[in-house]
Amino acid sequence: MEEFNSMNLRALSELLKLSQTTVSRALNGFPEVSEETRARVKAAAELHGYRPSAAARRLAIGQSGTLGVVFPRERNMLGDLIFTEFLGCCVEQASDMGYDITLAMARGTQTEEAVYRRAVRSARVDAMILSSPLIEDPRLSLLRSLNMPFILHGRTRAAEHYATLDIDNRGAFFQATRLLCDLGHTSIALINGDPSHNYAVDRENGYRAALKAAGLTPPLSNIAGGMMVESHGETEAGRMLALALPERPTAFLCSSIAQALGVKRAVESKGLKIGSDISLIAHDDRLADIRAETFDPPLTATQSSIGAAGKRVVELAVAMLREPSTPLPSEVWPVDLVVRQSTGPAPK
Amino acid sequence: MEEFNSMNLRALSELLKLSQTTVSRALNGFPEVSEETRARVKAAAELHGYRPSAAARRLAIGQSGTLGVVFPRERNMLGDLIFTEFLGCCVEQASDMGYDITLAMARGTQTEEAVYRRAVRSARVDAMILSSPLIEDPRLSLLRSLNMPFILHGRTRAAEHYATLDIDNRGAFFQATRLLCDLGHTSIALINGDPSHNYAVDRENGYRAALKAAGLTPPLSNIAGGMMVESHGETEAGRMLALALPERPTAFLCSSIAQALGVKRAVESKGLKIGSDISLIAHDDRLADIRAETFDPPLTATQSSIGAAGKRVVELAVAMLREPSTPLPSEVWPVDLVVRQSTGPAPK
DNA sequence: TCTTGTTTCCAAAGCGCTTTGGATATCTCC
DNA sequence: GGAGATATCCAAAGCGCTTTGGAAACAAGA
Repeated sequence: MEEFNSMNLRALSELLKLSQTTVSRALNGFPEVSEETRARVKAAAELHGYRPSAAARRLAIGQSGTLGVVFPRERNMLGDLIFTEFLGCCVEQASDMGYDITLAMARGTQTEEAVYRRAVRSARVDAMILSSPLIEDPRLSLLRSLNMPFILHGRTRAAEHYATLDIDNRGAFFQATRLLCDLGHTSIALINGDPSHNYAVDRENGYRAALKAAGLTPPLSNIAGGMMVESHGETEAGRMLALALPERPTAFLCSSIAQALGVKRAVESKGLKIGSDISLIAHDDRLADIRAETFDPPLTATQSSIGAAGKRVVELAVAMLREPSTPLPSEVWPVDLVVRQSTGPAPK
Repeated sequence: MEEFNSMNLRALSELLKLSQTTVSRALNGFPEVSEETRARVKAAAELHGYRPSAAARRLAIGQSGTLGVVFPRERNMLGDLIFTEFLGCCVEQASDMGYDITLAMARGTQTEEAVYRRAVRSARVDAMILSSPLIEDPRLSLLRSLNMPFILHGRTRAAEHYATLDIDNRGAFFQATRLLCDLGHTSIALINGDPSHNYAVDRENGYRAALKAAGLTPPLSNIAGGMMVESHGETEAGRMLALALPERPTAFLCSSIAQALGVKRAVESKGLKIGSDISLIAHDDRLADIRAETFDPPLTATQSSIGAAGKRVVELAVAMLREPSTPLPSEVWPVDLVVRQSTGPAPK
């Protein structure tokens, strides 16, 4: 019951009649110790339930063994859901790699800065994970100036080099828009996410580029940026469907399945049918509870697992810490366009 | 740039020509140091940006200064949203109190147990925060047997004594049901949360008790347990509204506003009106994005801020750690029933 | 036998903080 | 002026781990 308290390195080494050095090295896989001794040490450690004290290890090694994840400042409905999935997978991967995840709250820039400073100064975290950056996110230069390693899930306009993992939002929405153009749609609406975030800008750029390539120019009324929620999709789609014919969209491109649900509602309330009258594509973050496959009709989607990204971000962060000399990682994942039944040729 | 590394207690004390002891005591508010010295020390600490090393402090003091929050095993849509609010407020409060929050992943009992053991053995967290317990939650006795202090947001059937903060779910739903009875409703439906969780059981008990007090017995068809999502509310309400008259409900009681949204949809799709034809009450967790006040019509609700609960849980956890000898805290918050326009007398 | 190298292990010095057990100076009261 | 109380400060011993700089034992080549 109490043994885990008293069973420290010294006690274990005395028990084994070895020095603390040897025991430590045996457990941490150093080559200077014979395999025989190592096995003996490991067996004893297991037997007595020895677990090194995290605090002592941290003090000695100068690293905290924890990653900080910045809790997003604005939180809204299903946008939250995506973050939760991301966070959950970060925690899972971190746990597998022997790291802890602590949350840094971000409310307002001043307090946010104070949080970072505190974390850095007292060495509470070894690296930070940021997600969903703004177009020009001040947090990057702040962390840089504080000498805090960080990795960004997403990208910004910043010229400086930083560690990042992002999906190819532009390419995804380019592909999706091109598909709709190829199907003969000439009025394609974009229901986007928050336009102050970079991913939304990238998506819009991809959308515009594909339209331009097809010789089309989207009317302003066909682009709506806002929250990743059903109601936003519903009101915006409702508004657009009330437009006169040349501008009235025959296809919708959504930044999330939640928005697509709203679009579907608006479409059906007009007596129209998704897949024939109206084509619909959404970005699919592969959340367990909102699936493109079980959408009615099954939803054509650009898909990329946000959970996989969370895991990878942790992997990269840990790799950065272990090999500080290697260049900062920078990955951009391609996004699959999966065609299902929610898209079809433009109605005549 | 680098100063935060070198500015440790010793450097600061040399700078001030004081001993480390005095500096430490001055900063930590011990009475043995004169106010004059304390002011001087604090000023210097501020000036040089001194922040004590968390690792060193943890090692010396034997506490990690972090609380673990157990990430719930099952995660679904808006249930998640509630947890996120809870978590966010935990982080906020913990930050204010100088504590960190780390997340413990909970997937399956075995791995969960391993997570706890690891956390306990290596003293990574000082206490755990559990939320949304099952009716008989095995985690309690597990943490107890590991000697890990914990506090539960919610309650279970367990006889043992443990630290807990809960809202009066039973009382809330008793009140709400009684109001509906007083308004003359005789068929009142309950759209509940996940029945394996204790809060759902408490709510159902309150509902049943109020019905019984009014001389009513709910037909089985009028009770539905499930997820805290709109679609669940919609399908269950739709099913119930299709029943024959004596059983067909004239009032609905929901466990979340999200469910109420679904009920509203089902009600309106039958051409009925909330507030006159059908009365509706929901539990309101006071989330920023889903508000009872802006519901259409404004929603009569049993309300209790889940965020406030998160903050308080952290306060209690810290208090437990600071005063281990005081009896375990156990708070049950009353829940307000706020009457708005979604309830009215039963139609004749 | 002496050197050199290899393997295996160890003593001891930190890491930066808290805390114990005094030491020194200052006040108070007879 | 001395005894006792009080206020103020300090030296040093940990906390439990990692890591440096050898040492001891043994084998092999000169």
